Parts: sequence; C-alpha cells; structure tokens
Amino acid sequence: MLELAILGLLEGQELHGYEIRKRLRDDLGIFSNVSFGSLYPALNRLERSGAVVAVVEPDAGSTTPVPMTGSLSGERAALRARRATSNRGRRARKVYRITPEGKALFAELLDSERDADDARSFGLRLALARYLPPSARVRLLERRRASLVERLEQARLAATGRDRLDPYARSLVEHTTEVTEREISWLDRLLDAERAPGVTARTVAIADTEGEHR
Amino acid sequence: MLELAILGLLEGQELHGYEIRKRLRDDLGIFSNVSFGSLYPALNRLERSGAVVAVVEPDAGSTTPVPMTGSLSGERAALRARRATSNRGRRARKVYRITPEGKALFAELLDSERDADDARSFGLRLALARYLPPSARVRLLERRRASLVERLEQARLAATGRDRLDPYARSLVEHTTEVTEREISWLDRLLDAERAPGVTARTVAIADTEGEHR
DNA sequence: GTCATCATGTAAGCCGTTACATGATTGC
DNA sequence: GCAATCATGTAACGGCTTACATGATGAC
Repeated sequence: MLELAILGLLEGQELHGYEIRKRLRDDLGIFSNVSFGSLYPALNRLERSGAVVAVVEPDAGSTTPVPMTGSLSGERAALRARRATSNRGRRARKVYRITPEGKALFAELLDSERDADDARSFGLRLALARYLPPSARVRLLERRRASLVERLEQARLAATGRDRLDPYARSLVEHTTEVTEREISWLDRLLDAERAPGVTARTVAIADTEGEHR
Repeated sequence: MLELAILGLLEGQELHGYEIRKRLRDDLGIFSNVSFGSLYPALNRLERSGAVVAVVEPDAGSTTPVPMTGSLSGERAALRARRATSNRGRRARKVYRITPEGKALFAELLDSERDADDARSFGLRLALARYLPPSARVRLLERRRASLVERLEQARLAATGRDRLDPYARSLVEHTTEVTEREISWLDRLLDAERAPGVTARTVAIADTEGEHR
C-alpha cells in the first residue's frame, strides 16, 4: 500500500523522500506521517526493482561530484566545501522519478484487488482514481459499496440479540451503522456521476476539472 | 489490542478459542474474523503469563484422561472410544477463564493510552467502557474528541490549496470531514450523558441498563 | 545556546496475516 | 460422496513502528 501511494505521488511529479512523507499526509491523507524507517526502505526497494530512478539533487552551482578517495577526512572536507559554495544549507536530497516500468507497476497495483474492503486501501485508491480508466473506477466504487452493504447485512443479522449489548456497545454499533449508510449513499452519488446516461453533464464537468492535474 | 479484546470477553464469561473468534466479530465488532494463527498464540501467551487459565472441557461422561503411552495407534483408539461414548462429536475444547491477575492486566490495558487516536482501538475500548470507572470513561471520550478536532484543524490548514485536488480526492476529503464532524457530535452526546449536571436522570438511566451485564 | 526543521538511513521488534497440518460431525 | 462447520495449533512471512545514528541551518 505504501509503494502504491509513493508511485501515485511520483506519477504527478518528481519528489524526494522527505517531501513524499508530507504529501502522503497532506495530499493522500492516508498515512498520517509514515515513519522514515518504512519510507526510505520502500523507496530503495522501488529503486532496486527499477520502478523509480533516484537522482541526487541537481547541483545548482555546477560543482563536480566528490570522487571516492578512501580518505574520510578528505571527503568530508570536500563536502563541506561544496556546501559552502553551491549547495548551501541542506543535506543532499535524492529526487525520485517514476520509470515506464514503475508506471506499469502503478497501474497494476492501483487496479488490483489487494486489501479490498479495507477502508484505508479504498481511500488511497479513490484519491488516485483519476489515473484509473472509467470502467476500473466504477469497479472500485462498486466493490466498496458491495462490501459495505454486506457488512450492514451481517450487522443486522447479529443484531437479533442486540438488547443484550450495554449502552456503550449499542451506541457504537448504531453510530457505525449510520456512518456506513452515509458512505453507501456517498458512493451512490459518485457512481451516478460516473455512469450518467449519455456521457454528458456531470461527467463532462468532472472531466473538465480533472484537466487541472496535468 | 487482541489481548485486550480477549480479556474483555472473558470478563463476562468463560469461553473457548473458537467461540472467542465469533464474539470478537459479533460482540466487539472489531476484528472481522481474527485469524487462528493470531488468536491461539495470543491465548497461549495469556495463559503462560497467568492472565487466564485453560480448562480442557469438563468431560460429561467422566472418562479418565488418556495417558501418554507412546503408542500412537493406541492413543488414537482411546480417543475414538472416548468420543464414541461421552464426548460425542467435537474435538476437545479448551475453555478459558480470566484470573485476578488477568483482571488487573485488563483494567490496565483498558485504561492505558496505547494506540490513542486509532479508530479501532477507540472502538474496542468504548465497547468495553462499562468496565471503566466513570472518570476514565470521560477521559477516553475526551481524548478521542480532541484527536478528531485536531485532525479537522489540520485538514482545514491543508485545505488552503484544496482547489488543486482533483474531484475524487476532494470528494474523499469532504466525506471524511463530514464523518469526522458527525463523530465529534456523537461523542458530545455521549459526554453529555456521562457528566450530566447532578448525577441524575440520564446517568441513572444508563447505570440501570448497565446492570444487565453482571 | 538550544530547539525545530530538513534530510537520509539501519536494526530490532510488534502484531498481525496466509498457508499448512489434522480430524470428526452434520447436512445436502 | 462432498462441502461446511467445529476445533486447535505451527511456520513463515509481511508491513509497519520505534529507537538509534548523523549532521547541517535557521529562528528565538
């Protein structure tokens, strides 16, 4: 799921790890602050598998790369010197770019049914739904809807002996049910917009606004 | 979290593993089918730590326990024989009972702040809220409320550039916001009931219904 | 001078899952 | 005769977290 989210961000633009973490939180809302201990290894995996390429930040000051001399102190001095001139301030950043293989992997992950009927997974996929073909978009929404409807039915069956539940548990069940019903009607609205009879009106409006992200 | 849930169920009654799995789903709604590969090891851990004791199902037919003879076929025959008479049908079940140490552990886990601002964890604790002293109950509700309020504020700050989001992401953000707001007002209702001025009316009504579970 | 932010990474651990192993009973 | 349900368990793996290591810059 993390790799899917990363690839989704990189579909839009090149980013470095630290920035990806912020976007994961702010744009995809999904991982409220992923830990670095999970982010950086994920980026390295994606790089090794060829899904992304890492470019050490382009050096604005045209400094020649520091060669490996084997002399630690020498290299440190060179790094300090480089920073003092061109690369003022921060530590070197690795900027990641998605490759064609990465795009293929992304498309595959996005359309797969891994972690279906998991709220986080659905939220992530919906946030990236603009990259899905319309048919897959409808499938995603319908899959989620079906899983929610089934959950409601299960809850109704189990509710036969709902009187035995104490007020707290009962209140929780009621609230959960309400939230689920609301999500279903929200999905219905999205589905309506998605397959409106004749590819007109709302659909076109959506397609238009969608133009923004190119 | 799994151990907390198990102890919570066992506070109410003795249960065997297979049954616990069902209750986890139906009563606590929390783990929609925990895997056995996680449930049984958890029970064994709790047993080893003295939080629960396991009793192999009381033998209605007063059959003597099968001693380990080393002869596999002999033991199998004895088991078959026992089943044929008293223990018809199912495999021997291990029924678990919570111990005083287990009760102490349960109280501690239930009141701890582990996994605070995690929805599942809050849901579980609320489902078990009848076992909390009123003050801790209020704390639990307020903690959750605070974490939701903060999330809303964060979302509002991040929403400065919300126009750049495509319709799918935006719709998701809006839906999430609405659900969060509803949860907050639900919590407010629970908090009102909890600390109604003068320990009367609603509070008493709740305390009454609560009597059921003893 | 010290705290937050930027920036990358490793090592150990936690808590869950899937897959495998075993076997009887009940209903179709 | 075949699938589903009851019942317990192990082994391997997955995916995330916390804690540790390192170090510069800018703001107060």
